[in-house]
Amino acid sequence: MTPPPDISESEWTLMEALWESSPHTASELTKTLRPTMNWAENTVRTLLTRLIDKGAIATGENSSGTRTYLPAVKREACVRAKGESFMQRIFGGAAKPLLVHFAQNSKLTAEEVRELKKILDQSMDS
Amino acid sequence: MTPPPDISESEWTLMEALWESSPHTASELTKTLRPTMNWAENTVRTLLTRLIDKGAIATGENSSGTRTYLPAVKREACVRAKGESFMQRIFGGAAKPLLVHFAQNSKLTAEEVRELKKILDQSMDS
DNA sequence: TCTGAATCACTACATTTGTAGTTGACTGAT
DNA sequence: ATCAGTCAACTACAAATGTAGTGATTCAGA
Repeated sequence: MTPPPDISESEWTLMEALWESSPHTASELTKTLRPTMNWAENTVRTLLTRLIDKGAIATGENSSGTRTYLPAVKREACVRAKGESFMQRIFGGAAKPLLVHFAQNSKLTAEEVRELKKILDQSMDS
Repeated sequence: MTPPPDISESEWTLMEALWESSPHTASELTKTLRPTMNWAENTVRTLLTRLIDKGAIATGENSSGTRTYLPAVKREACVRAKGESFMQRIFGGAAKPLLVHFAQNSKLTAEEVRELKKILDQSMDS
């Protein structure tokens, strides 16, 4: 696959909105994000345009002929890319130190610990 | 504590070098990083200056009166900050999904799994 | 049919980041 | 004392990012 494009922080906010529900028009997205970001509609449009340029989203039209936007890349792939890059930069690419770090710096419930252990078992070489 | 300053990607490379061994002069750092980054000495100097502005490093002098640089913030604190911000942006601030993600996307050895489980146990509320 | 609101396409502009170059002062080796 | 190599201070400059504003077009109502 083509590696997912580089998505900036603000852009990511929009992507999350679209991953959660799409397609949507620019004004719909603006309204959706208003509570959290309070962006001008033009800001949203600019970000959308940039995301199109990067190939992260695609466009369509709704019944009234207004342009709509939807993700062109899967969230999971983008998260993997971001995670990969983060792990690379901060932990020299090694998963264990990363996992140790977050395990130590988080307060987890017994239940969560149980689940995580199970997943760890499955993530072994074998 | 003052939260550690925002350290960019290139800057982080320098910080790592200093965290690993310091103090050092600009030219020493340049030489150290040459194999990996191949930066001009001026590039290193610019980054060092910016890091000083950000309060991430401090300066001293070596015996020959040349300026030396050393970290002013602890690596652990910076890693925590980066991790915190990453977890926030990508995983909505929740540790479990993050841990699940990296556990699933990494091939760990049985030994590593064992260690991680132990750490998980200790990271519980209790 | 004229008008105001919505939509688009462009343009704008300050910051941050990556990556140096230029210039002047200083210093140790002839 | 002089000259070459360091070092430090400043300046440079493009790309990416955050955050909009402006102007043209269009469409739905009064």
